[in-house]
Amino acid sequence: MCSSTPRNSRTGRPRSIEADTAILEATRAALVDLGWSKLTMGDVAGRAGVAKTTLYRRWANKNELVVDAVAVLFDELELPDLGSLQADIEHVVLQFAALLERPETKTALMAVVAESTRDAPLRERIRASIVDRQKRLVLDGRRRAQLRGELPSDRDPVAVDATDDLIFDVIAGAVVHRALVSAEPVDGEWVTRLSALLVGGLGAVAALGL
Amino acid sequence: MCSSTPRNSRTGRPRSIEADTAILEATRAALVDLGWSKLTMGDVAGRAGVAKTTLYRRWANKNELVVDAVAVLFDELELPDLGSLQADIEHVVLQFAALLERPETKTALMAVVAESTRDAPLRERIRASIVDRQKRLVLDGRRRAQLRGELPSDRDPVAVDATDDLIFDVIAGAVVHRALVSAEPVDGEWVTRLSALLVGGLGAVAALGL
DNA sequence: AGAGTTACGCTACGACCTGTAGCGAAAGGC
DNA sequence: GCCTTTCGCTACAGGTCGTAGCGTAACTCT
Repeated sequence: MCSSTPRNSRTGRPRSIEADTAILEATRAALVDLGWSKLTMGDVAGRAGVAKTTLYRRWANKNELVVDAVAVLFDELELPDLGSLQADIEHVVLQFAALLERPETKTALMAVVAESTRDAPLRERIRASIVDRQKRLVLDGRRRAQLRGELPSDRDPVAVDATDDLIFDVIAGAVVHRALVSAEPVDGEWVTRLSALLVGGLGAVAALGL
Repeated sequence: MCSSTPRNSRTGRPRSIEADTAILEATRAALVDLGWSKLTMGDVAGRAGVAKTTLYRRWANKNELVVDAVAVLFDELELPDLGSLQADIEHVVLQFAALLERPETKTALMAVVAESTRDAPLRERIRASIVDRQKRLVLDGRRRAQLRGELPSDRDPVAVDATDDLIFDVIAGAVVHRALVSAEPVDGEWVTRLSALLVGGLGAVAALGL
C-alpha cells in the first residue's frame, strides 16, 4: 500500500498507521474538491493534519499517492452469481459505472493512466492495485458461464487467455469511454445493449477457432 | 483552431499564421520529449521561437493548447471501402491504434480527457475537434454495411442512434484500454477477435428490438 | 531506567512554473 | 502618414515542488 519501504526494522518509532489512512482519505477529499490538476501535496498534508514532509517520506510523488488513494475504492467490486452470463455482465458493468461516477475516481483514474504512459513503475503499480482486481471478475464470470454450459469448455488455453483479455478491454474500455469521453450516462438501457453485444459476439469469437 | 477569437478586425497587424503552426508543432515535439506533466508553456514558447506572452494571447492554458496540437493528428483517420463490414472495422481499428502508438497522442489524450472531467468547455472542445471526427467513421461504416445488406435498414431511428453510440464507445474504448491500460499490442490477431465480436454481436443487439 | 533508533512536526529554502503587466518596435489597413 | 493590433522582451507576484536541518516524540532493546 505504501510507497517507500520503511525498513522492516523493529526498533525506533513506528510509522503512524492513522497518518496513512488520514492521508489517503484527505487525498480523496482533495480530489473531490480540487480535481487532479489543482491538487497539491501541501493541501493534502493540511487536510490530513500532517506535515508535508511526512507525505514525501511515504510517497515519491503525487501520482503514486493518488493511485493508492483510489485503489481501495476498487475493492468494492464484486461478482455475485446472478444465474446467467448476461446478468453477471450487466451487474459488474453497473458496478464499475457507479465507481466511475464518483468524482474522486472520475478525475483521478485517467490522469494516472496518462502519466503511466511515461512511467513504467507507475504503470505496474496501477496494474497490480487496480487493473488486476477488475480482471479477476472477468475470469470468474467466464468460469461460471462454463459451469452453466453457456460457454464451451476450454480447448486451446492460449485462445482462452486472449479472449479473456479481449472481453476485459472491451468492457472496461467501453464503460470508461462512455462515462468519461462521450460523457453520457451508463444507464440500464445502454448496459443491456452492451451485454447483448458481448453475449452474442462471444459465440462468433469462439467460432474463429484461433 | 485557435482559442481566443482575435476580433475580426481588419485593421492592425494580423496574427502570424506561421507562429500558430510553429507553436502547435513545438507542442507536439515537447509532448514527445517531456510528456504531459513536465510540459511547460515556457518550454513550448522557446521551441517555437516565440514569446511566452504570444502563447497566452492565443490559448488560455496548457489543456486547450494540447487539444489543438493533437487534434490535427486525427485528420489522418479515413475509412476506405474495403468491401465488408468486418474489413472496414479492422482497418479503422488499426488506424486508430497506430495513432495511439505515437508518443504525443499516447501521453496527451488521456491527460486532456482527465482534465475535461472538471472542465466543461474543454470537454466540448475535445468533442468537437477529436471525438466527433472519430464518430463519423462509425456512421459511415454502418451506412455502407446497410447498403451492402450486411445490416438491416433503419427502423427505429432512436434505437439506431443508440446502437451507433454503443459501437463507437466499444471500439474506441476497447482500443484505448488495450493500448494504454493493459499496455498490450493492438495487433492483427486482437483486431480480428474484436471485429468478430462486433459483427457477431450486432445481430443480437438488433434482435433486442429496443 | 537508559541508550539507541526511527518517525514526526516545523521552518526555511532554492528552483521552477504560472499568468499578467508594461514597454517600445513591427506590420498591416485606411 | 495615422491608427490599430500584434509582436518580443523584461519584470513581477504568487504558488508549488522537493529537500535539508532541527528538536522532539515514540518505541525497542539491554
